[in-house]
Amino acid sequence: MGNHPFALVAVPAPMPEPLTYAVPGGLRGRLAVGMRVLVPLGRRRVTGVVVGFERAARVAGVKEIAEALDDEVLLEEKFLELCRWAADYYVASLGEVLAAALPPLLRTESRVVAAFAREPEDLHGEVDRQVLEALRERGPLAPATLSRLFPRRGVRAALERLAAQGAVTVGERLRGHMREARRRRAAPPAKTAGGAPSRAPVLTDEQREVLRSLEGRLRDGGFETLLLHGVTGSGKTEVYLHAMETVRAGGRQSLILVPEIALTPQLLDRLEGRFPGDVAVLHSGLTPAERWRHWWRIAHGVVKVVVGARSAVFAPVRDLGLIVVDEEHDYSYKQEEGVRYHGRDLAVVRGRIAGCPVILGSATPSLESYHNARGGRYRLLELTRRVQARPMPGVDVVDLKAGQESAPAEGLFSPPLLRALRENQEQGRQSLVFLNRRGFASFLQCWSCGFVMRCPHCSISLTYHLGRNSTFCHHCGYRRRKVDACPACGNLSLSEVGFGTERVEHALRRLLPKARIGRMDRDTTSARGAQERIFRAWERGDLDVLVGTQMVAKGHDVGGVTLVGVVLADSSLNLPDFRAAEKTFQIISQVAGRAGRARRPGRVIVQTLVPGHYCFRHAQVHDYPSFFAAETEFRRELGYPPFRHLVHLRLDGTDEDGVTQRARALARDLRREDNPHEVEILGPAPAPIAKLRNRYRWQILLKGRSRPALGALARRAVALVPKSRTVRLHVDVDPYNML
DNA sequence: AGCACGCCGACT
DNA sequence: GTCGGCGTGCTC
Repeated sequence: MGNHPFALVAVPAPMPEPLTYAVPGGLRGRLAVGMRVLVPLGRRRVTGVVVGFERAARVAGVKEIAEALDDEVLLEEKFLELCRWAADYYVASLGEVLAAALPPLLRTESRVVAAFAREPEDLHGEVDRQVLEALRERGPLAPATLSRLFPRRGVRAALERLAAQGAVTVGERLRGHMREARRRRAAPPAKTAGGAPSRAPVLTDEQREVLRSLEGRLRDGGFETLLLHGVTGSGKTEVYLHAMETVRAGGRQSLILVPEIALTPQLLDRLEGRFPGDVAVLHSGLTPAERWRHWWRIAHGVVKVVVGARSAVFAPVRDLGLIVVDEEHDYSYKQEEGVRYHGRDLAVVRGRIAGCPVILGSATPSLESYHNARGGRYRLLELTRRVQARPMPGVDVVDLKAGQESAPAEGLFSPPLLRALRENQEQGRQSLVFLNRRGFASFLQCWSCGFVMRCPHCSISLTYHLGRNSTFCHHCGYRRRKVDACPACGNLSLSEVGFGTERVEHALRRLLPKARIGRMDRDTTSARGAQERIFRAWERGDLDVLVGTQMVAKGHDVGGVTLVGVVLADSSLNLPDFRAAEKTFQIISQVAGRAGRARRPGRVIVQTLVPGHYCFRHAQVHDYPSFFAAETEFRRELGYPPFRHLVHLRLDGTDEDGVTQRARALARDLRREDNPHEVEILGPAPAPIAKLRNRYRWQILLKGRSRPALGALARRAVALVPKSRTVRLHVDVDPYNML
């Protein structure tokens, strides 16, 4: 195949199809699908990936491949198959998927810069002199940079004059710091610390049973999706580790995906302990060089275990024997920018392509996965009891409605929760207090005129943060210092409405003056290493109470925790989202799962205004199947997933009228399309967040039973919206966040 | 995405 | 009157 005169190359640009390049004579027979090449694109050169060959070019004016960047196949055919599948399913181009899958490998390798060449014969004026001086002193610079350096001085004309007499050159220049040749020869890193593997704990009967039923599949391979439904504390991780050991014994590699937030030192320690020197970690914090090192080790089979968040589903594992998706229900598996893929769903596809089993694990499976298990597409494995016969925590639901209880202390803590927090502290045990919102007050409102402080860039109210004496937009980051007078009427009557974790922390300091209280949310963990610091303090028992958002609900196992308080479960239940009940059930179950993981039994107190809601009834008795049944009923009636599928189309742009008109025209045009499979076209309507970062947003929702029909209609939408930067269309297949 | 080209408001 | 802002279109 490598002998054809033309190659199809996927390039890092949102082009619908790969581009055709001529294969120079010297490369004939040395090039194969899955190798990287350096190719000219416009006035630049970029890294592309060979994805096919052709006997004849179908377009005129093809250019030649400049250089081969690999001498063996980097991306095997099965990898490209996964990417093609993703491109098709998520309505994107192969180049876009590759850009999302391999950030450091597929990139722009040159840019246009101006550079000093030689002394000029004469200088036309002061600007010419300054530009030349800058280029001589600071080295080659992009024309745009020079314009910023000397605003309104006529840099463009100066460069033209200087170039005409040969004093400067304007042209492409390779990125200096990351020459491909160097990167290709990057030495394989030394193995990480080896040592004897740590011993596995004794398995429970249930764990043994699950592993026994998996054994044949793990040993002999073959695609199958297994849904491991195990209550919190039932030892799912231990099942993964054993399964991975079996796979390693067979000489193959395992890939384990975890939610971003769960990439904690705790899990990594455990993996490294069991597979010393054999673990590669892929996460967003790696530098390009580090990432490349890990890639190299993975692609060459040096490591047997790969762990990472969402994008690790694209790790270049060659000989896949097992894929594990831990906490498969977690929303952080959904990529919300660029190609909006779902890591768990791609993991299943990857397993099918690789011919290996895929284990999806969760205490609260997504409705989609459990539905698939019920329908026989996945095999259901269950762990119904906690390890060491620990009891499940008792869950009390407290009705916050007026008259049900005496007034909550500080407006936040009902008497039962406050009593429990005090008792727990007196007994020297740890309490976790969970609330889904950060900040001190949800918004500031004028008591005289009703004015609400809002973000000037988004259609969102500003959240008040006491510690920073400012109000913030939680969507774009806009900050405004706290003002005392109402900006509208001037009265000193701004009041703090609603509450978040910061207020909870303050209230607790007053209510439990002797307790050592910590807080873990995006505000307290933004500094590097801060999250680990808080977590370690918590783990050591240096904190009596930890207040936090979702962050505290996942992945941390601390034995001393015996009480979990959910301050207001309604904050997730009332989101404008058909998954609100599912999300609430999940978060309550997960956060409850933090309690009583050691000897002491745990207790959970959930505060809500709607205690009768079915998600509390079932969460209270840890009954996932009943929750599933109730939620399924609701989804079926309203025609939501898993019974029908969704594609979310969002248009956004700076010109409100332009976006509105484009959205209306698109909906109208889509309704004129052939629609034999009865895809419903809902909208257009302004998005729930109608403006974000100064861009106005409208949306159309496609709903239907036939995925191919939905995909086809979404592709029509892409074709119908003119390529423009003023109004952009984003396609989200299987959306999670439709705000 | 990055770059070039081309048409309108703020300054030499 | 230019300069450069940014909207538009193209890249094998």
